[in-house]
Amino acid sequence: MRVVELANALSTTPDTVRYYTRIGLIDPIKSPENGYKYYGKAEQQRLKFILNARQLDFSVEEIREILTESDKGHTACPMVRKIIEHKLVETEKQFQSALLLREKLKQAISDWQKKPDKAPTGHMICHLIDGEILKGDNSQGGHNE
Amino acid sequence: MRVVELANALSTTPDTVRYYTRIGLIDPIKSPENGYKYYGKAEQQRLKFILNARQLDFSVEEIREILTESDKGHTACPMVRKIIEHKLVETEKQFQSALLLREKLKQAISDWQKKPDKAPTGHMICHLIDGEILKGDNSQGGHNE
DNA sequence: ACTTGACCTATGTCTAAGACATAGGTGTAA
DNA sequence: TTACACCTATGTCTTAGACATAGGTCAAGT
Repeated sequence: MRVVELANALSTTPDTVRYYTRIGLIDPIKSPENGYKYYGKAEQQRLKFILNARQLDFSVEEIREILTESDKGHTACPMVRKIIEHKLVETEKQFQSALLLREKLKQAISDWQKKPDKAPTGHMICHLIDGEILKGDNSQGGHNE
Repeated sequence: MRVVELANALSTTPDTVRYYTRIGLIDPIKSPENGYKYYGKAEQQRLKFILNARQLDFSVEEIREILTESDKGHTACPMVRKIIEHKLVETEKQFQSALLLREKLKQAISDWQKKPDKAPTGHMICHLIDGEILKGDNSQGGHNE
């Protein structure tokens, strides 16, 4: 199959397939006649793995390492596990960040309902942001000149 | 004050201050003698606003629009509100994505506890990922060649 | 006076994972 | 034959800075 067919078969874009091909994750057969790249079952399987891994938020470089290991005939499972566990920790952090951000945004909105609009007063641009929404994680109380 | 002082005062990096200066968000006075840029109270206030907005995950371009409006003497509040509300929606989505990803990762880990490592079998790279962890959001059941 | 070291300047490159554009070649159906 | 849909390689763009380079400036210590 050719790029577009493969992309359609696995519900992705031709550009994505070309990208993976470009960086050497997939290695299709190149027709000597027209220079076209043809993908077979093996490549499709491989692409499917890559897409799955991407859904688990594996980076392309991580995927490359896994595939390299696998291509050498070794189990990639231990490596995969390590990455998964690490990623779980990261996800937890992002999760907390999202929570915190949500709180700040809601706080800002709730503040706004109490206060009217104001034109910039020279020392304030918008009280919704200039205000004391963001306490506790930045120590921006300066003194100087 | 000079770059480093300002950066320290607001707990950010000199590179960040230079960046904002470079793209025209802050406009310090440039000494004609040595070419150094000097930041005053107004610039500090402005930078503080920018940093606050960044903490609320406003993009630099969004911040630029807000400041432009504010510089014209108009209230930026309605614009800020719109952005905040939109951002809240986005955050909610990211939030759900993080939740889903966490589920998938946990599922993968729990699967792995049941199954042993396997060397790649030619049609499978790592069952932790090749497996049926990712159902429901990709229709990768292909047919072809 | 000289040197060191910390600072400054402008500019350019790098990051992730593709998306999009460009320019030209190919394949097929009307 | 002419469209049109596809292909190729290559290059640029995206974010928000971080980091590097090359050279100029300034204060303190010797």
